[in-house]
Amino acid sequence: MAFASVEEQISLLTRGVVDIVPFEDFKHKLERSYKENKPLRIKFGADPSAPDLHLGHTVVLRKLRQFQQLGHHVIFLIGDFTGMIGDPTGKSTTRKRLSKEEVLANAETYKTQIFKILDPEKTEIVFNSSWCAHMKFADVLDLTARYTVARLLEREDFGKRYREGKPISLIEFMYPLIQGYDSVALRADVELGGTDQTFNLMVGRELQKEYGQESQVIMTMPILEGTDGQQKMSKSLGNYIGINEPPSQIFGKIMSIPDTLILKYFELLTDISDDTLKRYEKEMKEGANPRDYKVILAKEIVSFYYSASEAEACHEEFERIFRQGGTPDEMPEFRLSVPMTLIEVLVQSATLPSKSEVRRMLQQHAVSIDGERVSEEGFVLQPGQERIIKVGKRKFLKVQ
RNA sequence: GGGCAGGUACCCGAGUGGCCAAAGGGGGCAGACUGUAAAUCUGCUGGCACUUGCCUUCGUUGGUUCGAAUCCAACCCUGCCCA
Repeated sequence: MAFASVEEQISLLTRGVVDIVPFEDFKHKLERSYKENKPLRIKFGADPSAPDLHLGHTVVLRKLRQFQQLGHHVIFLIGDFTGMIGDPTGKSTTRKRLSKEEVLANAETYKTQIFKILDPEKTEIVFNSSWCAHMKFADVLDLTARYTVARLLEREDFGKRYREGKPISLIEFMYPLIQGYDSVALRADVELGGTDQTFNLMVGRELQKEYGQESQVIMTMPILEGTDGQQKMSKSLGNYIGINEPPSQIFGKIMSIPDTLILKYFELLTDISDDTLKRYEKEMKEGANPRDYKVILAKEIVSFYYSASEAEACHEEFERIFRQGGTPDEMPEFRLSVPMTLIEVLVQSATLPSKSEVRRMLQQHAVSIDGERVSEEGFVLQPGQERIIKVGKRKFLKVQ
């Protein structure tokens, strides 16, 4: 296999990254790999909980993809061991104990999602239980002897919680060590992660050295802000754009991101060239409407996960609904068999969660039927005629 | 093992016997304005009924009381200090 030149590789691989530590080692590893025609082992670790990948996750996945395209070996690690043990403090609701079956099922779900980005032929999927589960207590003690509490407290959130008198369970302290040990077990050359993982990635370097290996190079990617433009994209914050979402959803959500995020999204989520990016930046500075660039961005992303024609259709629908006040092609439907009040219809169709909520919406003039604003609580809908109810800006219901 | 301080709605945080579905902030939702952006202004933000009403919720379970988020007891959880 022929690798691209080291210079070319570096120029591609450094796009969008926050940090490569130490950069010199990275270069050396690439040079050696090139000379010996031997791919680098690129590690990436993922949580074993049920994956529902969003664009934030894809920042790192796309970088892994680049490594693959350059011929390197990607190891996708699923941290099932800790997941099967659970978190005894019970504080973290996200960290529930998983059974072997759940882990395997989640792994399958991972595959269907990550392979939208990664090349299945070039991806090795591993579970850390395959070595963690066989460690003896003595091995664990041996591992803990190689790191100190003071160093663990250097991690910002640990230190902060310690100073504030907040709880830190011992198992949480172990997570960085486990993750670091994974790098030892895998003999990783490079480990990728978000900047929030910097500490854990560094532990991997130290532990590899402790175990007599060459230390991995760490590469950190920016954390992508969600659609609110403030906080990192996450499902629990509700500001995420899932890659499994329907194209129209993805399109719409991208259109709603703040302007400040446009260029960052281009850089991290598309293959648009740096030159083109610079041009966009300049044009916007000179007064071009940022919305038009969001359209390009949205089309670009929808095309990647679906198709160009799908992206075009989304754009048309978007124009129709939001610029001309039209309605979407597809919307939830609700079939009436007897006359029913508007309140009942909206609750039973799960458009809104409770009758009180419907009343609030009615009072706030947020409900319209076939374009006519409705605010009477007693409004009754008759079966047999098709009508479109709109609540707020983006909730639609077709009633028959 | 002992002492002290805590556990309030999505989050933070006030409330220390009735005026508490519970201040304030954040977040969220809606309306106006827009580019479904940002900023701003206004309103809403447990459920059911809908004229004042009822039900569920202040770590858990019991108790005191006409009446408890507020008092008492036991238990669970967290932090700090001491051993």
